[in-house]
Amino acid sequence: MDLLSETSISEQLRQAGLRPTRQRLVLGTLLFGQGDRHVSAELLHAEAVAAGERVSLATVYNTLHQFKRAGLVRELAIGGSKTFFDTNVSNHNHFFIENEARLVDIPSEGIRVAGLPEPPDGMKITHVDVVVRLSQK
Amino acid sequence: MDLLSETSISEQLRQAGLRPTRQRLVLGTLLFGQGDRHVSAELLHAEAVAAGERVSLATVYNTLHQFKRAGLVRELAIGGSKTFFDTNVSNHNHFFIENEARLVDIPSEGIRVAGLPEPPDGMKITHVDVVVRLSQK
DNA sequence: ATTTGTGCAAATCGTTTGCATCTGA
DNA sequence: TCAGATGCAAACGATTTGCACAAAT
Repeated sequence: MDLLSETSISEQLRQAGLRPTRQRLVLGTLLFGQGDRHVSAELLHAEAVAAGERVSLATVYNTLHQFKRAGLVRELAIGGSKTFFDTNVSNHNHFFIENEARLVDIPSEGIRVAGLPEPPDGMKITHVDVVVRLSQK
Repeated sequence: MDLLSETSISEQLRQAGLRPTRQRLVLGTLLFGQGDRHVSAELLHAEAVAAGERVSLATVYNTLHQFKRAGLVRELAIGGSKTFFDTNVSNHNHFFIENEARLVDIPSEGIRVAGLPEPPDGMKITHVDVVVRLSQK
């Protein structure tokens, strides 16, 4: 576990009003210590356990939702049965690899959507998601 | 229940290799008798029961998946917890009304996606889904 | 008669929650 | 000290499945 990144994660948590507990630091380090990631709660829990840390799955779920509220991660409800959390909070879209239920970023410059219709009366657009579904050629 | 449409649905089922049973006809009529629809299994089951028909929820699920295999409906795993089935099988996209977990079609002419990147090695694009998420203004 | 479909209840899967216990400021 | 966090197990909602019974060709 990298002390330097734990220190900065500790800061981020503090600023988000979250106490930097041992398990939040562990999960934060796994999430933010290696560039952009797409993780399910299950996967993140498995990684923590594999790293020899004691964290319950319930805490992983709670923590991911707290991180989401704090704007540290984005939740992706893209299909498949599991929910993914994306450590890249900026505007971008995704490849979804169907037979692996895995996500890959598409850089934001890539895609442009033209011809969006007016939303129905009294509604506003909160987000436009583009998912490019892929399968083996 | 409309005899004429039941007859044609009966034909469609036969051609798809599905026996036109009572419950398939009921569900088919509810699905295809009123233009394009987005239904969850739960909703469709409720409609069948409300129409005085005896169908189990398990059969609704089974039937929707059979219809999907037959190309009569498309499955939409767009987020939220439930899966929707769309009776409009042609190419089009969706508004997703977040606080109602409801879907509305966007006509296919509406949206154009430009700048799609190359899929990774050995993969091909099966589908591009655009979901425009809406909330109350 | 044989194959296929159906209903029910139990099983599964991902996720959430209640609550007693622990921990960090 | 003591609000806030954690772990566990039970609760949950959506979906699937196993199997005895019923219906279609």
